[in-house]
Amino acid sequence: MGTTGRGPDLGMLTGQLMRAIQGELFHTLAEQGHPDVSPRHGTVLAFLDPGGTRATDLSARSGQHKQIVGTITDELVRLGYVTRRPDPADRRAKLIVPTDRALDEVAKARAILAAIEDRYEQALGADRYTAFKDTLQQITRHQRAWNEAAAAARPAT
Amino acid sequence: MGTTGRGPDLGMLTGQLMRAIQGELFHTLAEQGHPDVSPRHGTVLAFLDPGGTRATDLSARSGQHKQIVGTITDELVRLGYVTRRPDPADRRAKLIVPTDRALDEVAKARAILAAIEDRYEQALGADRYTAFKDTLQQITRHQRAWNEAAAAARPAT
DNA sequence: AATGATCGTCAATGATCGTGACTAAAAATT
DNA sequence: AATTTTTAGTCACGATCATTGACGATCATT
Repeated sequence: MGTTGRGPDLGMLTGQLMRAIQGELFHTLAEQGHPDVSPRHGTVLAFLDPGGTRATDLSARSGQHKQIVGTITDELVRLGYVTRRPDPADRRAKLIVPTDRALDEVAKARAILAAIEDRYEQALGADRYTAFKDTLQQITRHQRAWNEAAAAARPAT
Repeated sequence: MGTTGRGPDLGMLTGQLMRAIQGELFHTLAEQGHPDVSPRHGTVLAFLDPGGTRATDLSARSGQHKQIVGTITDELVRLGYVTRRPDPADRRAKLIVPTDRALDEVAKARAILAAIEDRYEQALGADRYTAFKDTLQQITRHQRAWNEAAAAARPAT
């Protein structure tokens, strides 16, 4: 029983930090000319290749349903972030291609997130921050593996 | 600048870890006799005093709207986790009081989360894990403060 | 007693998510 | 070559969840 009574638990902390980072990211993006993108759009934008990606691939990468990818793509088309082009390699498929506006958004999002991390790297020192992020990555990997193992052990549908 | 190219960003990582922890928590809770509680119910259950709490306080503690607290409370009443009692100190207010079932759920949830943390404490060593969690807490605190400051700087409603 | 603030709820809306069914095209099988 | 099976994207529908405005009842303050 080591950690009992040591402040908020890991689930609470990660949830709070995620929401706070999301808050700064989208607030700053809005200030930088992208007021219409929401966390929801990340399902498409965050996994988009510069040359275009098929909806099925985006669905697999993001873990969301095809239906949702389609709806989000509709919205991003309307907002001028992506266009749909037929896939020359497969006439069933359509490539979802980022516009310059989307490339700008992605670049700015990366810069904002990098700036957040730089802030903590400077505040804590590179050593401490690197150790922190390495551990966070390691724990995340293990926890996701635990969940996959638990899901695999459950009765199949 | 600093962290570029070093794997997934902090927002992605915290989101993934939060979902993974939530997955184990509620999967295990279901196995331990609480199959009907969802993350959503945490808005009420996680902030409930043993002697009962008013909806407004739960709203303030959880950051959710009163309306949501009311809806979740309705559902928890139906599931047998809480009851509504008039607040003797204020005839407008009602105390949301946990039943034994809710107390059991909260205790089990705490134990599951503690077990998760113990797992990483053992895997990483107490020193590394303690340093990790301290840093996580510190970063979360700072990031939340950043967001509050940004929200305060925005034009008032 | 009167005024404004607070407590919990009702109602309506919008945003988001999930499921099943469908058409067209590709891939696999006979 | 013809047929079956699988895959890609979309349509339609319902379920869940968050947000907002309003309301009667009660409290606090003047």
